[in-house]
Amino acid sequence: MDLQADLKAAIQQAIHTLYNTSVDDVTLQPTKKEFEGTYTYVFFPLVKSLRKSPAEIGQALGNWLQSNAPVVRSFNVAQGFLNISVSDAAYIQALNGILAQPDFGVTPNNGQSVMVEFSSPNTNKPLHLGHLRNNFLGDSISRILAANGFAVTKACLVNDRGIHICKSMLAYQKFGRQEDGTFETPESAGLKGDHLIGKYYVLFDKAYKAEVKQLVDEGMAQDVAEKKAPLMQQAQAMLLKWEQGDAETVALWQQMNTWVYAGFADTYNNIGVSFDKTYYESNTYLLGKDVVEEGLASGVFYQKEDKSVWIDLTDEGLDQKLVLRGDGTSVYITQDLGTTDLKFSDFHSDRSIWVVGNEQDYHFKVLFAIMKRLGRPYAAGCYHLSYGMVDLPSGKMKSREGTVVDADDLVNEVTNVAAAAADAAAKGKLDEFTGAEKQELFHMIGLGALKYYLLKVDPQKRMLFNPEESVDVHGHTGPFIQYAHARIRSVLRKAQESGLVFDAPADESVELHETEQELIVLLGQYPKRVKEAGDNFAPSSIAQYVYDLAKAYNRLFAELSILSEPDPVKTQLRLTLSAQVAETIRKGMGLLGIGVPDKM
RNA sequence: GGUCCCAUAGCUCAGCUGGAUAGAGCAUCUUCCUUCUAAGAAGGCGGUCAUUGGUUCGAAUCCAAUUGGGAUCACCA
Repeated sequence: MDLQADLKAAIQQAIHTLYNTSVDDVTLQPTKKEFEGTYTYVFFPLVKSLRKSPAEIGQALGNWLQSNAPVVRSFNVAQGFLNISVSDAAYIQALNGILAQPDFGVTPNNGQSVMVEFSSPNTNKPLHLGHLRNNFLGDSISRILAANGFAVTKACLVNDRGIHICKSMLAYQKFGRQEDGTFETPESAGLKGDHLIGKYYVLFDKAYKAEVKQLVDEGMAQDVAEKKAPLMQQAQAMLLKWEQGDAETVALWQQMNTWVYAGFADTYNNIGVSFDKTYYESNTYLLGKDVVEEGLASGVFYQKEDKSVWIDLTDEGLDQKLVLRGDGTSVYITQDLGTTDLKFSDFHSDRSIWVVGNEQDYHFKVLFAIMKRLGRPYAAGCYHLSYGMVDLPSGKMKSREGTVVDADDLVNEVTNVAAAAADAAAKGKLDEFTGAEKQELFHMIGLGALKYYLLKVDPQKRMLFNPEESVDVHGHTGPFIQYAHARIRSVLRKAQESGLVFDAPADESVELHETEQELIVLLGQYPKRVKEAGDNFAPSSIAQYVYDLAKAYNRLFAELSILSEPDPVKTQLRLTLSAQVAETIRKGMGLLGIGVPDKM
């Protein structure tokens, strides 16, 4: 059924029979296009141990396989390469095998659970392009791990407290009054809640910078001025009041966060991302102190004279790291120690993934090292899915300088461009669509373009966001793949109207075209690619695979006819193959969080 | 200064645990719609895989050094 597995076994048997030795790992690779064959076995390693010429060994292996393995139709030898052509019957058996497994590529429950934490927004500003890469990665890797048999919990840790929120709150108090004397609201401003709060964050920064500049002009040093500026002092005072539970401050904080969450909910809904569990830092920021106590007691941490608590990780190539301030208050990692414990005690996950930008690589190394030293049993299952920054053609995105690309604006933009592209290309295909259906389709295509654009790149790498390329619908893009799916669905619709079926096993005696062979090989790779993507936390490898599949199908579509093929047995095979390709595209794109349309 | 990440075609990126003449897309130049969706397909052009050494039958891939870019080493998060 599985072409590769059959072939590997046959090769192992051949080697054993002919040379009475065994090879534990037979790796096959797809044969290069310049040579004839399906798979290539590289047997250079045998040449050395057998002390025979490559030509001799290749011929012997090939001959044995051809007469003993039904999978093998023919072979040729070039140096240390044995190129094996698979028989058409074996291809078709493989296709029928895939057809018989509705859950092809999905590993059944493996008994393990994993938590994936991602998104983790701050409540002082709306989501931007950088968050989108994070969200799409987190969402996709969650789906990929689920397909690999894990029970997945998607978690979001909201950074809803701290000095940055106080800045927005303060600016709102100062500048939020409207002409009629009442304070601005999302309704009165006509803004989403998160955008309204973001507006005040920007206002704070402007006013604060002006204050600093004035102080510097009056002769104060820059770093002193940054601390002494009245707005900063007031923001800090506000944070203190918040921590003391001051009723008025807390009420304002709650009001503003409520608006922000409503805005976030819209955005998440719009980009198709959701969470199973949300943690709020306002509930967790005090955690971790007991972990520090524990570490002190067990000697993992040590205390300095000023009462501050440290861990020495210099023997692991890291540094000495503060885990609690001298005044007993928390630092970032203190919270994370506590929150990590909390997450594991809540869900007892076997593994935990943090989707966080690579500027925090060091932080997570330290966090995991500490967890290991504290003897947490889950320490080995912790993984930081680190991803690179998204750059703009104009350079780095900086929120303070207003060069960020807003997530909501971007999604609207890609939807509009998709609509324009569809109008230009539809040629009547969408005439029976209602306005709402069209809108849904444009959103699916626009978002598909954006998601695919951000996911096709290796997460680890820093990437360049080119606005024009991100909405492109041609070439190596999401819409290209969606289009391939829509074409197949169109053919299948017509087949159905003619009473043809496309879920029946194909006749094994059909002679195959090379594009058909290529597609069957690709389809067979799907489970392996899903597993690889899970093992390596790499949605990009699924993205690449689905593209390859769509591209290969387009070739078949251009070279062969399906419904007007004179031989009904061939039509049947092509329908079955097409249906499986469509299904695999749908599943693969699903792992990226991208929908595929039946018409476009 | 220490540590980590990155470097492949004009541009954006693939290249799995080492395998044959390094692949896509964009851009550019040719072709192909009275035939299942041309948002497509076929072809041309385009490369010293940053550099130098090493490992071996074989290196874009592994190791070391160098150069260039980025991040981080905060009692910020």
